[in-house]
Amino acid sequence: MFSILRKGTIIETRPLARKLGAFVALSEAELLVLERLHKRRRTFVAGCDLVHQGQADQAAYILLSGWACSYKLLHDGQRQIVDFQIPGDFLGLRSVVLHVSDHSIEPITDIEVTEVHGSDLFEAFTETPRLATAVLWTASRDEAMVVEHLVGIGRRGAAERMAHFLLELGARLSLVGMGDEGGYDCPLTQYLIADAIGLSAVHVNRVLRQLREQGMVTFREGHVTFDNYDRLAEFADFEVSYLDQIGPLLK
Amino acid sequence: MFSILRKGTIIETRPLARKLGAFVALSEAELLVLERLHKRRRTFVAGCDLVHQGQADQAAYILLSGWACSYKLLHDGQRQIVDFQIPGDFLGLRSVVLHVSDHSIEPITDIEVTEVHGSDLFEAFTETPRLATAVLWTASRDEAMVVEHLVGIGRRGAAERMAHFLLELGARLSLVGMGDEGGYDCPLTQYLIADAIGLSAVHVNRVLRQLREQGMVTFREGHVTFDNYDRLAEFADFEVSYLDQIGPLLK
DNA sequence: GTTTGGGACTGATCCACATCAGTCAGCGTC
DNA sequence: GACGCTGACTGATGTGGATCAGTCCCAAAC
Repeated sequence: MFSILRKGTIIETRPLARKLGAFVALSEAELLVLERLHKRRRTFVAGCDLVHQGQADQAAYILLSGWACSYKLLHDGQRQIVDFQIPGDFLGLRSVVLHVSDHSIEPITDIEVTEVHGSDLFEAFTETPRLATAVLWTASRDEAMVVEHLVGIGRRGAAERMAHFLLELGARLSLVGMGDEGGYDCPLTQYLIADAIGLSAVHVNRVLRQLREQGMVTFREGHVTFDNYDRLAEFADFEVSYLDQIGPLLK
Repeated sequence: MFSILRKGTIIETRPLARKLGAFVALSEAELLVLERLHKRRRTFVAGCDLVHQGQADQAAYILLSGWACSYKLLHDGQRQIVDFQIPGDFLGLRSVVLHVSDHSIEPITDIEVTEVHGSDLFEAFTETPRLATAVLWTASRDEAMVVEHLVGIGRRGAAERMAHFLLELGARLSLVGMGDEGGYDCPLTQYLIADAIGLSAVHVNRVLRQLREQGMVTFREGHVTFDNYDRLAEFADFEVSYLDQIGPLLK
């Protein structure tokens, strides 16, 4: 269950613990509390929603494998994808804290999760307040991503937005060892990307072609290849600082 | 310092305590810890930034009076206002948790705040974990607003977006007693609104005229008047549930 | 072995909103 | 009383991206 890393530090192998550990150096006792949260392992199949908009007192989940997305539906049937989730991310944390879900969550691939009940989470905070700080950190990081997303949709053109989107996803995947500056595997369809960055699927296609023809990125057959990472990052005005928190910042 | 409300419940008079109290019923001891956070009272003049994008280890503030906004600048000089803050809101909470500010904060009017140091906040969490839960709740509520904002910019037309924006602001102000279904005072210029909802100032003007001519809202001389609240809410597809958490939900 | 369906991709057309280039009223200032 | 500034407001023109209406390819279904 645990693996020993350098200098005797005990680091839990689960992706969430790894992520939280980047912010607070969690003690063995705290890791045990965290471990106890991983109660029930469940799997969901692609396309079948875990959480529905408006649902009350839903459990949260920690994503172990696969991709998911959180989205909101408008009354006219349009949808806006708020964010994609990759392994190590919380699903529906906000739903638990606010006691009602303001969004839906759909698995994009088949996924594995562990279920976390709200009550267990709040109890864990009482036992180990530093865990609360760590979870607040995750929530803040998620918020920072949503804010960046907002800026993109509000102020960037379609191509810059796409470039930024692909870069951010790459940076997040790199943090969990699922990608690097060369590229990454990506199960998203052009329709999903369209719903995420506020374009039509048709235009997503055109923009992807444009970026490809300019030799910056290629997205083809489920794989993103950075043909010229630096030029792309320059083009997109991409700033990683809000993502790559490295090393425990709170002793 | 404290005021006694019905049934002997002690409710702190400060707006933050009132907001947090809506989520967790805070004990007297917890309120005292919260009170100790209000260390230094400061004032800032309109237009002079409190926090700059990129600044490290900034303090957070709790807004006591006046209006502020948090925004991000793009390299090409455009800006996107992420949110407006009204009394009772945190300023720069995310900056403290993430140890670096990903956005700037500007007072729109002269403002009064109290400064909160990150270390004090984290200490307070250790002393009273329920306070941590409460702060996580505030952060989640802010995130929900940003998400709603994202959906608006991504998927709603200019008029719906404007209508939704004015309604949300109204709902938030109502919660702190600064507005009702009839309207509210609002110190925002059309330029500020434009930067917030991702339009040009010119178009903001046109959309406001349109909404006025349709008898839904009037925004004139620093005052928003809801001429027909229900029709406006219907038009904007406005859903308050993510804002109006009423009564302590966590015992 | 034909059908069905989903995803990538394209050209033509349309329109919502941006941009440009102003006017006008109010207000502080020297 | 002229000057400058800021915010509200407007008409003309331009454009980025949506929408419509398809094609092509491939894999699964029957």
